[in-house]
Amino acid sequence: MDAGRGTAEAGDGKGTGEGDGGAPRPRTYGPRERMVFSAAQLIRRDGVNATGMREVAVHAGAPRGSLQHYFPGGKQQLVDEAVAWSGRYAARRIGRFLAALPEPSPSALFAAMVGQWIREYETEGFGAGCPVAAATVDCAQSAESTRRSAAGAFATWNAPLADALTGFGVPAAQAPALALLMISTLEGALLIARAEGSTAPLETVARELGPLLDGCATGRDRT
Amino acid sequence: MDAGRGTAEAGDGKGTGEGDGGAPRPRTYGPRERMVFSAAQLIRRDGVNATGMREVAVHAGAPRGSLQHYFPGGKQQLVDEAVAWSGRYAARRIGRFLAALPEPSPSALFAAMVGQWIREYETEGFGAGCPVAAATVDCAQSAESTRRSAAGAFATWNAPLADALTGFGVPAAQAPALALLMISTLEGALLIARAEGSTAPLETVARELGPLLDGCATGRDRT
DNA sequence: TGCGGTTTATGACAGCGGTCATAATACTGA
DNA sequence: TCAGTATTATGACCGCTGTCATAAACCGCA
Repeated sequence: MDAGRGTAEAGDGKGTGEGDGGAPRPRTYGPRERMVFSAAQLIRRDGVNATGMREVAVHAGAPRGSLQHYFPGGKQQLVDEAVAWSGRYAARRIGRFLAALPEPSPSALFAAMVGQWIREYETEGFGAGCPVAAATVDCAQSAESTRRSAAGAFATWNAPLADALTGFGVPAAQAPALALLMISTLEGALLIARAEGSTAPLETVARELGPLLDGCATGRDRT
Repeated sequence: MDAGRGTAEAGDGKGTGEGDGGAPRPRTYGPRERMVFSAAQLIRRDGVNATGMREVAVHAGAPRGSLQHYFPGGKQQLVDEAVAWSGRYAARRIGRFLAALPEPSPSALFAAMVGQWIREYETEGFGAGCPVAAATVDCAQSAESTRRSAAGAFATWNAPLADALTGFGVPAAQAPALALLMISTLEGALLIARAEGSTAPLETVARELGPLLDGCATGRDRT
């Protein structure tokens, strides 16, 4: 899922430790948005409970006083919004993957999704995982609203994926299930890759699951 | 994966004394073991950072003073051992599933693994997930030893699964990869199921991935 | 210029976290 | 019985957390 990073649209961001004043901070985003963005970044690195509000403000280059102003619901609101934002981000990225596929197929799309993570891990290390997964692990039991937010994020992520699969010839009735399978497998492989500090699990699941996915696309309906 | 249930005295049965009709006399575990066990339970429920040492002692019915005595390495040591224990537990359970399969096949084994979670969620609610996943999310970045412990747990879990797959006719070269795919998918579906508060994701991945796994067992190729 | 709102600044607080220091107790073995 | 170790019992400490209360600064607008 990723919380987005650098690139053209996110601008500022990473490097929590080095909050140095080196890079000019494009003010294209307001403090509120930056705090949500930073929260997602920190959550996916350290988990929800290890991410402090003050830390979020610092990371976002936002004044601490803005926290209670923009998020009167406290930390829970901030976390919920960060999770929802991450879901939207992942969904948007599906569209971008789709547009960039040389030849459309379920396995190619899955490879693109996994490949994005492989590239991130190779270039930036295994410091961060999926923020929605982190929020689920940390809050599913303790914060009902966050749990719901995570469920919404997964659904938001699933929808465009399922649409893409139907476009590949997967029966409409099966597409959402297959999309869920892809997301599940990616999330799990992400976890294991982070634990092992290796991209091998990601590469493995892409290699193993990809052909099986394609089998569903050409199975009976596609012509 | 699961960390067993009930309070500290439950143990995990380990086959003896539970089904053999003898007196069920719960074998009593020492405070140390109970604390590791309780730590796993609490971690999988609230995550690592939200689980306090004092809380672990209380849950285990163990004296607080024993914490620093048995775990001079502090919380990190306790967490590491809880994670390692969980890995061993999951591995042991593969053997039990295998022995109980009516007709051996990859899909049946996967269904058993998933089914265990479905049953737990149906009877005890969605309060808890996989402790190894929780530890990975919370500690992969901050605690190197815990990250390694989680990697070890996944490996410990993978080994008997891969062995079982080769027993089902999966080529030995592919078995570990397929085992990884199964674990990844299960972990991811677990996450989503918890977020949604529904067992549907678990049922879905079992239904979708199962047949694909069997396709690999029939001596079919993988290129 | 003054006013009303949005936004930011600061400080305090109450609580809990892990960890340490120290002492008391229980138990084993001679 | 006693010595010595293993275990348990407390209490304190310091740092950090989320949250609140309050006031200052800012800014568009008359």
